[in-house]
Amino acid sequence: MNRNTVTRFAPSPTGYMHIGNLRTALYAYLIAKHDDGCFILRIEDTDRERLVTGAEDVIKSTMAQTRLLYDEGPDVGGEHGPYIQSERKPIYMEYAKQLVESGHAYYCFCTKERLEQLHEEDATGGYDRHCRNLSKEEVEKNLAAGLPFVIRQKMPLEGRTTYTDAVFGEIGCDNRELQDQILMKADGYPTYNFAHVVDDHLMGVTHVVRGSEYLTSTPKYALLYDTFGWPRPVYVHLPLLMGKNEDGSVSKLSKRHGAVSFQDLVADGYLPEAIINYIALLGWCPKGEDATTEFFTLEELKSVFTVEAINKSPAVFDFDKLLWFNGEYIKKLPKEEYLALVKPYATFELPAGLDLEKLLLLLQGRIGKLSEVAEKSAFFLALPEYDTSLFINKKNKVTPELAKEVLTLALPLLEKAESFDNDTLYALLLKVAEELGCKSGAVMWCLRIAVSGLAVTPGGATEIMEVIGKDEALRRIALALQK
RNA sequence: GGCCCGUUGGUCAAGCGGUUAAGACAUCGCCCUCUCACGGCGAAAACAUGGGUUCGAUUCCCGUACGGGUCACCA
Repeated sequence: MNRNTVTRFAPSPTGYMHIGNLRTALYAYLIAKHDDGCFILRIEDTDRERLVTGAEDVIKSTMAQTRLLYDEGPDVGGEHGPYIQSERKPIYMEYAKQLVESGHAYYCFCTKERLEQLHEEDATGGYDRHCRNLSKEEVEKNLAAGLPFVIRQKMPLEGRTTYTDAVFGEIGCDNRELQDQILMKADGYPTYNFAHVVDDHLMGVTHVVRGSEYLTSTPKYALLYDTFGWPRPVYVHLPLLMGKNEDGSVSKLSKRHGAVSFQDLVADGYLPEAIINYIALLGWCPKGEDATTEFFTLEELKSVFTVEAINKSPAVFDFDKLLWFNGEYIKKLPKEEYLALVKPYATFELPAGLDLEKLLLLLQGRIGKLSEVAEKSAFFLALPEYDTSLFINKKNKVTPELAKEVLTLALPLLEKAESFDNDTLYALLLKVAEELGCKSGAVMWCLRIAVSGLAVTPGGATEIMEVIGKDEALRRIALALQK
C-alpha cells in the first residue's frame, strides 16, 4: 500500500446505504486499489439535526459485506484521524478563522429571518453579501455581544473559475454566479462545503470521487484549495444512477423505484458479490478485449478498473439484469454455501417425509434471488387445486383420458418401488411408457401434473417425487385418479 | 429561470474519421430435455435533430430538441 493514490468514501450517516452511494464507494475503492493506494472511510455527520442512531454501523457492515475494506477509518484508525467529522470539530473553526484573517472569509450575523425575507423578495437572488464588508470594529462588537454568526467564503466577484474533471473534462463557471457560501454554521459545525475540503487535504486525499451532482459546485471547492494554497485534488465525478418510472420516464434512483438500499437487496436474497459485479458495470466498462466480459470478482475489478473507462451519461438501474446476475452467482455457489444462505428463506412449515435440502438444491439453478424459494416451493408443501384440463399437452399428445391410463398403470408399480430415488423412478416409469406404447415425455407429463398440480415446475416428475417422498407422491397420484 | 452536464436498440454498453455499428439483459423463434430452467442456434431492435469541417462523419465543431444536475446554516 502506498499513498500516491488516496481516495475516500465519505457518506453521511442516514441509516441506509443507497445503491448509488455504494457504487461511489466501489469506484473510490477501485481507483485507490488499482494503484495499490490507500482507501479511507470518513463519516460526515456535521448535520446534527439529521443524526440517525445506528447509521454508522449500517455503513461499516455494508463495507464489510462487500469487502470494500478501508485502510483508514473510524474503527480501524490511521494517522489522519479522527475519521468522524463531529470529532474533528475544533479543526474546522481554526481553518475558518485563518481564512477570515487572510481576507477570504468573513463573519456574517444575518439572521435566518432576514435570509428568508431576502428569498421571498427574489427567489433567485441568493445572499446579498450584507456582512461582507462589515468593519472590524463592528465585527468585534457583535462577537463581544455574543451574537450568533456564521462564517462565509468571500467569493471573487468577477472572472471565471475552472477545473479539469477526470471524467467530464474542463468544467467552469463565472465567479459572479458563486454565492458567498457558508463555511461554518451557527451551531459551530462546518458545512459539507468546507469540512470535506479541509479533511481531504489533511488526510492526503489525491482523488475526490463522488456523484456528478457535485460537478457544478466544485469550482467553489477548488477556490478554497487555492486560497489555502493547497494543491487541488484530481476530481472524478461519476454519472448518476437513474431509476425507471412507471410511465417510462427516468429520474434519479430513489425509494419509489423499489428496493434501492443495499440492505433491502440483501434481505431480498441478492448476493453482495452479484450486486457489486452489477453496479460496477453501471457507468463503467472494461476497455479493449475485455469489453465483452461481464463477470468480475472484486480482485479482478481492481486490476482492470480505470478512470478513463468511466462513462459520462447517466445509467438506468435495471432490476432484471441484476436478477439475472444474481441467478448466475447463485448457480455457481458450492452446495453447502448455497444451503447455508438459502435456508433462512425457507421459513415454511415442512410436511413429514419432505427432504428440505433436496428441495432447495432442486431450486438452486432456477431462482434469481434467494427469497424466491418460498413461492417456488409452495406446491411441494401443499398440492394446489387444479383442473384435469392441465393434463392436455399437445406436444406429447396427452389427453385426460390417456393420463388416467398412465396413472392407473403407474400407481401399483410405484407402490412396489423399493427405493424412491430419481433414477429408480425414472426407470420404472419408462416401463409404463413402453407398455402403453407412448413417449416417455407423455408419461412424465402426466405424473408431473399429478404430483405438482402445476404446468410449470422446478424439476421433472421423478425429481419432484423424490423430494416429496413416497407416501405423499402416492397420495397425490391417487387423488388425481379420482378426478 | 441562470449556470453546468449528457444523448448508440426497451435497458447496460463497445466504438474513439472509412465497421456487414460488437456483446450482455429483456423479448420472440428453433433445438436439446421428463415440464421449466440451464445450454446451443437464430430473429427483431440503435447512432435525437439541423447545419458545418472533411474525399468521407456515430465519431470533430456550432445550433436546436429532449433528458438530467445544481443554485440551503443538506450532504
